[in-house]
Amino acid sequence: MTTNDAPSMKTVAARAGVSLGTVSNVLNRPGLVSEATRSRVLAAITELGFVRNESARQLRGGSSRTLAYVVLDASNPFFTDVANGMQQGADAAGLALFLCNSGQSGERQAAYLDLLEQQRVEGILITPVDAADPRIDALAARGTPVVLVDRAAGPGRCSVTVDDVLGGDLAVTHLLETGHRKIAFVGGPLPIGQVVDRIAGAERAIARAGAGELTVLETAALNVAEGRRAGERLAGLPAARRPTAAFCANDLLALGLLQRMVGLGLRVPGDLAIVGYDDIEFAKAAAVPLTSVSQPRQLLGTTAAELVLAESRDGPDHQHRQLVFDPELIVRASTRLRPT
Amino acid sequence: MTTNDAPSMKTVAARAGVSLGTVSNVLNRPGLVSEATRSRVLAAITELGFVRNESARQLRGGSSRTLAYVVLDASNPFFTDVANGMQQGADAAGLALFLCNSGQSGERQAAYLDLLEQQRVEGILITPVDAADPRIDALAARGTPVVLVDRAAGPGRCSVTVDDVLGGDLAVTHLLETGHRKIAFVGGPLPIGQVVDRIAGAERAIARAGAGELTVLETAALNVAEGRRAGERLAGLPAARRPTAAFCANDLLALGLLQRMVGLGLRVPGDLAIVGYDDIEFAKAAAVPLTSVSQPRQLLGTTAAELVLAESRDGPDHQHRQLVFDPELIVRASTRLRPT
DNA sequence: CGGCTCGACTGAAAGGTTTCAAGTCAAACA
DNA sequence: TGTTTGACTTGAAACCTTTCAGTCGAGCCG
Repeated sequence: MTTNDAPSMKTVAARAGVSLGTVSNVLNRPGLVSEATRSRVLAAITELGFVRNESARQLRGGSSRTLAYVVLDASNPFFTDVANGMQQGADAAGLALFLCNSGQSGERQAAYLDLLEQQRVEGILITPVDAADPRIDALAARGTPVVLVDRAAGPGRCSVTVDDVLGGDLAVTHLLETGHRKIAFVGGPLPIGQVVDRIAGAERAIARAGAGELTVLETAALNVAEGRRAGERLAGLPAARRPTAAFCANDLLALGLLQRMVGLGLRVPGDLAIVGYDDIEFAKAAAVPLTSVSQPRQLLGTTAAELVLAESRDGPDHQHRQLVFDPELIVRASTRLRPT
Repeated sequence: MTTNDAPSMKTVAARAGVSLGTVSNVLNRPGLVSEATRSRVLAAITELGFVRNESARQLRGGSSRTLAYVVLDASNPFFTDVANGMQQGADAAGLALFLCNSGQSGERQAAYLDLLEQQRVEGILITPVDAADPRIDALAARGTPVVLVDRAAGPGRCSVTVDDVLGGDLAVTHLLETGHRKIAFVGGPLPIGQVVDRIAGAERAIARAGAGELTVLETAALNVAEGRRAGERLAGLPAARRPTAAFCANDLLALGLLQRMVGLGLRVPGDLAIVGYDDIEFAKAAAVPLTSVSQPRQLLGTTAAELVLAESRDGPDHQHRQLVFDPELIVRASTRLRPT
């Protein structure tokens, strides 16, 4: 059905009766070529179905006009929103963005990093499986611009993050202001940096208010099922000892908790007020719309793209920056005293 | 801080005191090289921080060991699950998978397709903005393997889809069996092929049962907000004329509908039973867990990957296949007569 | 009319890898 | 001792594009 060996510029040149250099000029500096020749070459190109060989081009020319985001979990709405922000940044700079899903696998992440470096991508954005991975430093030391996303970097690397301590503070301050004193924190496992910071923020709020009491309910993961289990644990407590509010480390936990509370006949927020984290699309679509701490996801992405482009532009004497954004509390029915 | 001009195999060869060919052999056919030489070369490689130039390699060698999925909307959980399936298929074949998010933009899709073809990717998987796009045919005619995902292809192209007529049939048959007669279909806009097919399936079920009645409630989009609006329209009807069940074209609509019903004080499934479509993660996490038509998303992905690899292997005399999978009904509380 | 400028085009080098025919050399063999 | 074998290694071609110093001819000025 089709010729399978792709025609090259040589073929095109022969067909149009010009030299190789002229074909290149038609493609790259059309102004230098006379009208007649140009149209003859263009005709040859379409007739032959010629497609530029990007490898050869890059080999000669140097850079690839391509960015890549190695993302921890492409199924997580948080990261897809971040990626959308990057897409905008890349578009604005005329670069293409490839998404590479490590899916929490260190092995896959390593394979992607190797490939991307070999392809000489213009820059790599990454939410790493392990922020301390020495491969990332090695990569950067060899000259590929790298920006950490949603993970803090040391002084030798650019990063964009959101202030999780502040997020925890906002959530708990809001609960204290709406009259709650016995507050549960639902989240885990504890080694996760984000979780630790959000707890620290919660405690800071309590200390500042000089009132309130925080119980930590550790979970094994940050998903809906664990939220449901936490709901059972809370509902099982005698009403007198039960917290009147829960601050969940992410919205998935909060949704699971909410579902189980409703299922067990408790009222939200009447019997338990709930605050989530991330403000995912489904937080506002829940049966009781969820109060949640929102992170500037798009902004995170566009900023990361800008940083990596700057690093690519500046070369080795780039000033690394660690940017921290502020989260924002979105109040909805799950913490309103009188839900409509 | 770092040397910025990447060392090449030539540099490595000089450093190790061997010829270029030997360095290549160390990299590609280590068995041919003596132990002593090999370790000397490997040492030079690490000392210099040498990284293979994939462009040069590909220029000489031909193919790129890379697959790409041009996805319609990376924020949609349905597609990310499909992409996960592809990832598995690609891993199994030792290929890397790049995700390219067109985000419903024909322009961006075109840009990605051009770039991927120029990069000589091994194959392209695509859920296109417009299935009839002539660019896709042109691309394929020039020799890049292409598989359509979740969009049916004609005989000249491979595709993987799910039987939406069957899905509609399953949903409505279930509603009929649980005693419902007045059923609303919520979905739109009507031009969308998937929506049309699901309605057709619903009508087929009614025709076969010889009972029941379907009202189509057209929506402007397939999102949560439209689901809420549909809820208002349904709740506004006098109880006698109001359908007792709703079949929604996707889960987002169903969740919006559910949320509004609960908000307006109606019981689900008591006053209105609800069936969604896609069985996204959040369908089972809803306050009333949602009955939904589940599609084999992972399988769709792995199969698509296999097809594109087969096409790449077979070359021009590849037999194109259009695979259709069956959906499955997942029954949960939103249609159970006595919810727990 | 000689010398110039200018526009249009050419030819060859360069870029980093893979591949393969050809070369080297020591050990084994006759 | 001369030959063969086999294990290693080498050198150069090929892949396709971009770039740049030139070439060529036409038109212009003096």
